[in-house]
Amino acid sequence: MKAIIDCNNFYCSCERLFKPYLNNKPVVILSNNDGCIVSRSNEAKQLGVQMAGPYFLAKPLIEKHDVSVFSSNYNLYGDLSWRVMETLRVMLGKKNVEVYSVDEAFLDLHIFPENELQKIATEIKETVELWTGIKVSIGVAPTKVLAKVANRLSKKYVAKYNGVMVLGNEEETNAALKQTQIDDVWGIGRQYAQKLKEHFCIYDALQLSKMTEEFGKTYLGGVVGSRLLRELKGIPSKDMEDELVTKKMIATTRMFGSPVEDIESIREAVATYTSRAAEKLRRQHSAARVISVFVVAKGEDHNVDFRGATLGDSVTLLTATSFTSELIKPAVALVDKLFKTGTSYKKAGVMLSGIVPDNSIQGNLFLSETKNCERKLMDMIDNVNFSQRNDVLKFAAAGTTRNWKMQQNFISGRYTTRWDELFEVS
DNA sequence: TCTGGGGTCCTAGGACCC
DNA sequence: TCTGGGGTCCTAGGACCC
Repeated sequence: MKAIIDCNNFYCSCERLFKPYLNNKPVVILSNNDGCIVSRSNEAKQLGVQMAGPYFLAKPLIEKHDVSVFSSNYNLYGDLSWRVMETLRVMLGKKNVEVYSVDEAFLDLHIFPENELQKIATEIKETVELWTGIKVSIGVAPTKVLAKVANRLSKKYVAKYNGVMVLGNEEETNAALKQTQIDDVWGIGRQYAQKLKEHFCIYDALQLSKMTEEFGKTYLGGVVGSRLLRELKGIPSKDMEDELVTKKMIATTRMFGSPVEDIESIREAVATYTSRAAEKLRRQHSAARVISVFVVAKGEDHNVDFRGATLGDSVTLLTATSFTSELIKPAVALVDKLFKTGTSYKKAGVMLSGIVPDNSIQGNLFLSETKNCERKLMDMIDNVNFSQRNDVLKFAAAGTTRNWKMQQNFISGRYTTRWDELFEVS
């Protein structure tokens, strides 16, 4: 049997941990640049604040009900996430925990007898809550997709299930599927949900589970769809995955704090994003051969499509590299190629692909000894930036003015990861 | 005035090879 | 006159996830 454990309203819970006076009060967390709402407390949900909706549209409602608002504080959330995951690893063993996202993990529970799963899951939940202060919910079932179904219901009917739901037999499973709308099935997004309802009159997960694998294959994205159907029928088809996945693509993209029209600011922004992407690359001991850059113009008519035109291009390097200096040069050259005078830009991004392990870089005859020095320099920069403050050391191309920097008007302290911002008890 | 930032997997189709 | 068939690699794009 498998389980999914999920932190309740994770970002809101992190903020509340250090601001207990916010318990039972409505709270929302904003995306980068304070653009959208990405986490809501139950109280905020009840007030009708929409998930993923733009902040400025929700503002009247938020002010009317005195909802507390925070900018995303990824230093804090990342650290608390690590504590939750580490608790699970201590309890279950490393190889039975698959971290799925910042606030979710799949657990392999095959080591426990089936008739004790309710008890075990409850114990896991209570331990995580006691050790970290973060509330969680757990769904247990034969497959990942069914565990997701259980997890959702355990939260929806918290009074009945108290945050733990086990689907141990066909009867329980079917009842749970029946209570799950088709839109709420993991793997069914907006497009598929609409198609299933309009063309096939399928409205809940039980109806979908009765369809054949072939149906999934034909209408829900090929092998992805047939796997989904199998999982719904209780046949495990999505395995637990290894922890040590190296990313095949690394991206750093940001909206600007306000629209930008000068090329110098965009060069600086792209150089900064490249530095960040290269850090991620080095952290997983990889090197990249392809670098892509894109810029997004400010939309003409944001009522129709607020996203505006995207213009991108890429270069393939002769050899893969993880050195910031070698990546910044082509990245900035791409900016010069894409930039058009007189256009107002609101976003830019850098993507690294063609990723290989950095010990397998195919050198050429001209590769010199200076490479070693450079590697040491990169390690040193990473160490200083990690242990001190972000960006103590940076490349000149990244600039110092930063008038493109994103807005974070409601940020709280990095209470658990910075000495000078440590939470104080008086 | 103001709408996030990452990722994944899969498929189709074109280029190219023998 | 008649011009195959099988394979690989790459890219773009669509769908999904949190």
